[in-house]
Amino acid sequence: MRLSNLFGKTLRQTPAEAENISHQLLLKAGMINQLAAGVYSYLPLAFNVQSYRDLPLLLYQIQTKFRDEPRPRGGLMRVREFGMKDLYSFDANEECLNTTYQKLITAYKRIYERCGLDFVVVEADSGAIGGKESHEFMVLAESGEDIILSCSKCDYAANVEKAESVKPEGKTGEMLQIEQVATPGRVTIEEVANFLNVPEIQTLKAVFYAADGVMVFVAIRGDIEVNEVKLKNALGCHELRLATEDEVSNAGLVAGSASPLGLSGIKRIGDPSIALGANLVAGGNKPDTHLRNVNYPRDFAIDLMVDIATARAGEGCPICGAPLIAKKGIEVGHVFKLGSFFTERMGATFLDRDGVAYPILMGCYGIGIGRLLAAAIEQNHDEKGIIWPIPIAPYQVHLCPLSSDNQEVVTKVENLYAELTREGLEVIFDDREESPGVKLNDADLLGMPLRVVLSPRSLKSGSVELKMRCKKEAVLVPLDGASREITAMLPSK
RNA sequence: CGGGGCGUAGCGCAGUCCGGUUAGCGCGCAGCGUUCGGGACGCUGAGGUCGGAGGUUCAAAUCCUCUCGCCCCGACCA
Repeated sequence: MRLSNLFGKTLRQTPAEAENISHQLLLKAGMINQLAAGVYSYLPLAFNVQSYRDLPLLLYQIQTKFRDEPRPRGGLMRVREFGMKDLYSFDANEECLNTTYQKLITAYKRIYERCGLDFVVVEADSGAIGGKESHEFMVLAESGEDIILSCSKCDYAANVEKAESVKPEGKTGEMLQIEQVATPGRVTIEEVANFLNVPEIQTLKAVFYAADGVMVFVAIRGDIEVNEVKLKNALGCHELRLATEDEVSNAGLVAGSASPLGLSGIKRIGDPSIALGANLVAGGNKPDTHLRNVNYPRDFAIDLMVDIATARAGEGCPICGAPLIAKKGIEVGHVFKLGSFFTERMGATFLDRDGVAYPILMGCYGIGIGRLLAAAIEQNHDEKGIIWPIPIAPYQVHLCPLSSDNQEVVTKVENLYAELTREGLEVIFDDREESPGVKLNDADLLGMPLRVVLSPRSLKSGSVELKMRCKKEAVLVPLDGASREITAMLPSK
């Protein structure tokens, strides 16, 4: 550790508030900071930063978060209280923040690699706190609750909440005159498309939302689903939900046959897909009635055109156009460029070279520890049990004597246990009086990287048996010098 | 918060519909003996507010009302 990287700052004078020597020295050494009477933080506050010369600054914490998750599920996957390692970065300008952000993405990637995880870094929605850029670390697993779209050619990858795509174009051609058609009882896009014998891509979907209680009209091509995260961001609202039937009819609209034509007094949002194709089928704003040959912008106007489409597998990558692929992932880390979102509000500034105060630019970087553990097991197991990746295994070695009433086995395994421990290895020793089947099955279940079996059978040849949990075969090595072999099989942590 | 399922011995369950001996079974646990390289066997034994409260009844694990908890699906989710 370099002192220049250490966050604490020593004081030149002894603070007058301190009476006893430990208090004085702790304060003076910069190890504690008083928050209130009888309340101390173990390091000074981040917002004591005064000079650009103290930046960049990185602070991390590992602590329990209580979030009272509304939907706990899946064991450690989704819990109400969880351990989180997070880090906050403080930079003087955009360029430095970018550098810090990239460095931390690299560092986090290394963490997940060492955990033995198959993961991808994806572009993510930055959520309620905003922020310019955000990435998630996704462990690929069928049990994952997030959908990832990644390019089959280039390295574009994004959470479906954020993902963009190139949509297929509908039929184009000369714009025809609007025709009214009867569509008795047909309400959904699927029903209308089937009834009129047109593909869904040739239809226009109208959806109504309540955004912080205000009605919003959304127009999107019929084959595409609205991405509510994108819509929420576009509207800048806190609460977004589908409008209720009453809200729709009170606004003078006809659910199932709603149309952007002739709308007024309501905010209209359009997805660019409505311009990809000509002569669409849209609602007629009368029950059981639709319109053919509706064209944007010839026939209706909107107030805001913005991408609010849900991307799907098979659509084009926004970078290179190659088809996108969908996978499921478990979010085990999330990083954000917060910028000055918090620091402006809290007056956390620094003085630049010219003595002018600017808000510090922040980043935040979190890893869910329990979920990481669960994700590691989702990916590393077989029908017998866990297969711990070495760096996160609770113990490196599972020492397993068979025949615990055999005096020779007992003596030699105790010696081996002592020796391995002395070598600095982490050893779990199965000293229970259990049958071989029970012990071996438990060894597979617990899944420590290396299993060491000592038995009358192996002792006949003066050997112990070594088996990596991730491999099928075991090897016999001489008991003498076994600890060297064992150490050699385990890359140091 | 909505929809579904489940709470009976440490664990896994049967019994509940149709109320009626002392609430069973498997695993585990304790003791003794045999066994000992892939979840051994025999004998003996311990272990229960049937999630909780109220009600109906001569009688409630079982019927009714309320309530708590857990699991799954959906809403939600730095």
